[in-house]
Amino acid sequence: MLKHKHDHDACIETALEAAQKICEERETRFTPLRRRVLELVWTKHEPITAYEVLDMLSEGQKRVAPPTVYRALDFLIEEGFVHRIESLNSFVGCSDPAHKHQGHFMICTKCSNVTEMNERSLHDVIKKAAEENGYSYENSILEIAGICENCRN
Amino acid sequence: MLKHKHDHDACIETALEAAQKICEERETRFTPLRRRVLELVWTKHEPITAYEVLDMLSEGQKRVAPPTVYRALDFLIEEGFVHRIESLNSFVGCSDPAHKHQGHFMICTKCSNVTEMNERSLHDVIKKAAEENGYSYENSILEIAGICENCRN
DNA sequence: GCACTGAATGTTATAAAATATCAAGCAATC
DNA sequence: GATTGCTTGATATTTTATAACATTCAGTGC
Ligand SMILES: [Zn+2]
Ligand SMILES: [Zn+2]
Ligand SMILES: [Zn+2]
Ligand SMILES: [Zn+2]
Repeated sequence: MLKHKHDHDACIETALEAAQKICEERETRFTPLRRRVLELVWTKHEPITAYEVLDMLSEGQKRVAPPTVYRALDFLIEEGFVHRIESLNSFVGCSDPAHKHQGHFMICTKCSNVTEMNERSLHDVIKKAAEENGYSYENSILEIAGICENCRN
Repeated sequence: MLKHKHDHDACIETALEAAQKICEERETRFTPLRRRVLELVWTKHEPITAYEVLDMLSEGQKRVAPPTVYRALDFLIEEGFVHRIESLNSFVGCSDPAHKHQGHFMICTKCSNVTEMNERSLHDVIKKAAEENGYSYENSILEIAGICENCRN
């Protein structure tokens, strides 16, 4: 769960190192571009849009084109380092990249912070509900809107 | 739950009549445009995009502009006659318009049919999970991808 | 070293989805 | 029939995402 105050530089660094390590294990290529995009996603530490990434990526150099960003994001999502928030057309770093999974989120409608829920039990309930309705389960998007603890105080 | 075979004309008519009745009760305006858009949504009976509605709406007359469609859809969503499927940028008629609610869906990845789950228990589990994580619950998007019973046979 | 290969990135153009803004029409009330 | 507020029309633009093709780059075999 996202803490509102924490050592954010360390937080970014941890995410980058974890990604690096996983890519080595999987023999996938954690290129400088992909690394940089993942860094930018974590730097915001709130849902970030592809075009926000694009703008940040373009600072101090020739402007990059949308496919550059979308391809990097696709890779990061594929590897499970980033999740897409459908209801916001945005992207957020995964809090548990070591285990590939579909993210389930809570989104604060006041501060825009997003909290990833890694609850096996909830996942199981959803899967069971699908099967009871005759569907074989593939994956699920769960995005809960609400007000976070900080914002209520 | 959506049946793959049913009297679809009657199905559309039922939805339109229900909407009409609810609007009369609420004293909101079920205008010809709004009625027509709801009819088109039900006519497809699968998730339909705003621009598909736009194309159908434009047949045999001057092409309508996007805001016309989005405003009608906004009204229908507000009234609870239509739900938006975030993961598909699409819209679908609500199976239970009499009770305002957030829809929870299962989407068949083969035939694109969508089934609305009206399960109080699942809703409660999700709400409880949010509250346990410190969030006050406002609403939630649940979109489960899988293969429907028909497509597995 | 040098050619070959496939993956990654660059580049240009376009598609798809949604909204901002202002004008015109219409319906209810007075 | 004038006023008011809601609805729709119309124009332009923004935001989000992808198609298609060219170039670069890293690894492999020679
Ligand atoms: Zn995750
Ligand atoms: Zn908050
Ligand atoms: Zn519904
Ligand atoms: Zn199916």
